[in-house]
Amino acid sequence: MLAHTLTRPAVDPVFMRSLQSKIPDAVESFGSAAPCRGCRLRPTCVPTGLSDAEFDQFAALVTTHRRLKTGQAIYRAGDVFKGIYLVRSGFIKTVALLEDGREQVTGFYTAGDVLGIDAIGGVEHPTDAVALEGSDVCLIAYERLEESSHDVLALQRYLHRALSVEIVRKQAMMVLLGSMRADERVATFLLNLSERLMQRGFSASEFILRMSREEIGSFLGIKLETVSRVFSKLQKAGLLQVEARHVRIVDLEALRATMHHEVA
Amino acid sequence: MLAHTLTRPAVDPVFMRSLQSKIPDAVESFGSAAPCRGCRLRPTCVPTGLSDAEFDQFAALVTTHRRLKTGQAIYRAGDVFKGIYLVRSGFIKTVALLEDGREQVTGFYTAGDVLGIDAIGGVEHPTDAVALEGSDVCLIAYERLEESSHDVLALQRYLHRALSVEIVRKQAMMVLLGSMRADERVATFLLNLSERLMQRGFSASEFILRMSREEIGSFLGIKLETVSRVFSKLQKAGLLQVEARHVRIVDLEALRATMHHEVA
DNA sequence: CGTAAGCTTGACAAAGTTCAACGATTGTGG
DNA sequence: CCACAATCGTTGAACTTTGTCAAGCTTACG
Repeated sequence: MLAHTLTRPAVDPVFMRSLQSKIPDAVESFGSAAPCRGCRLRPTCVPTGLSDAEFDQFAALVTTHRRLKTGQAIYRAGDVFKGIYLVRSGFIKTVALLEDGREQVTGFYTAGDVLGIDAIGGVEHPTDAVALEGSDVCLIAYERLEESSHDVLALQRYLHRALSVEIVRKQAMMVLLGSMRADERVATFLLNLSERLMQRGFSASEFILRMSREEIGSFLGIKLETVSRVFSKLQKAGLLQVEARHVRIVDLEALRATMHHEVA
Repeated sequence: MLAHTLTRPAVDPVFMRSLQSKIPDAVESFGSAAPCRGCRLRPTCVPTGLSDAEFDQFAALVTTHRRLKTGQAIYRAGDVFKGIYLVRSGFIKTVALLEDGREQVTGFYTAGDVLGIDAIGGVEHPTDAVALEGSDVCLIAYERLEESSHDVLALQRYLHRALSVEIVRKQAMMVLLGSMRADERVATFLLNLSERLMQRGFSASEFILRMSREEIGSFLGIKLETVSRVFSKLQKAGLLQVEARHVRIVDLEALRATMHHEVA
């Protein structure tokens, strides 16, 4: 159903490395391989419960580190699958393309999230992944991961967990898209985002949206105007304060109630 | 977002085995372990490219074989995850439950499909799986699969493929639910079903729906009345012949066009 | 054979989309 | 550094699609 067959130019990171900054809209810089040991993100992005030896083995999987500017793509639908990406910092969206040209945001990813696993079973990426702000990602070559997860059970479990979490998330989105009204969708989205930001050490009640109204709408299956209207409505009702992309959750409980259809 | 915490009675297949037919609405019968060698489904349900030795290893994973009547559940949301299920025959739906009681069909599964993999990363199943007709399933204990996929790379790949295929499918459903109109959804659903049945050796143009209008609607994010109206409309337009659950695709190309928004 | 469940169809209501106008913010080149 | 263009966001009004409610019909099941 999705357009897997597009003929976008595939970006080969290994090839890119030699060209470095000569190509516009491409890779900005590569760090040295596997700098995970000193990485601040270690608690979020690396599988937990690894011994030091196992950790080194994991770190050795990271082949390239890539920095992206706003609007740059990590990969495009149709690109050959090389491996999965760990988001170190920033904000990324994934976009699915229909054969008839329609497209839809299928996910938002931030520090600690795994990207690109939907391609594991195939040859090409089925979606685009595009940076919504300056972001850092690490590439883990799938072949190496496959080998290593032979030896290290924790790695295998890590991968399986990541895959299954993704399924559960998409399934939850299916329910949202299939059975919720516009205000419930927006409330769910905000609470979800809030929780994920909190888990990463940010404020749960006040944050900056990294995506446009159109991207939110695309993700939630509604139009940007509807997103805007719901924001205004929730603000008037005193649950929220919204100013452009700055959001402050005022009444958390009421927002939770909105999510569950319980309209006051 | 999904209701993982329900307290439905967990069914333990090992325990059930000793009780056999004494429990109503439970397991009807167990076959002997691992009868895969003679199984007609071998080409559809077993990973391809296995050597004989590897095949035996795979067959050894199948711990129980279970026969279900219409309406019986393989597992319920909240049940402890034991392993994944291969559908040998029949038709199964999975249902996700929201905390507020709403529910939605999240997938239909038939011979050769893998069921329950969304639970791999967790402890409990996040969804119900219910038989829509008399069905057979095989349980593969996850612990054993985990061990074996250590040794047999083909098994590991098989599992990864199954997981990633599920993600891609759910993603495609997200696009459908997020951006398609009712008639596009129904057309997509029928074409999808047609293709899957064809892959299994059945007619692509004429088949019996195993699910009710309500279940179709739930899956597609529309009401049963809308499903019914779309069927009638497509029939009037000469693309389809529908009589209750008997469907005949008359104009395949026009149906494809409907799916892509190109209304004649 | 009767009752319940599933399916179809119509009329009306509600939610969200579309179109359009306008204000705000951002970024860029002079 | 300012001015202008482009993008983004808000809001209103008319319109479209789908949902809701209700009735009648068919099919399946006990």
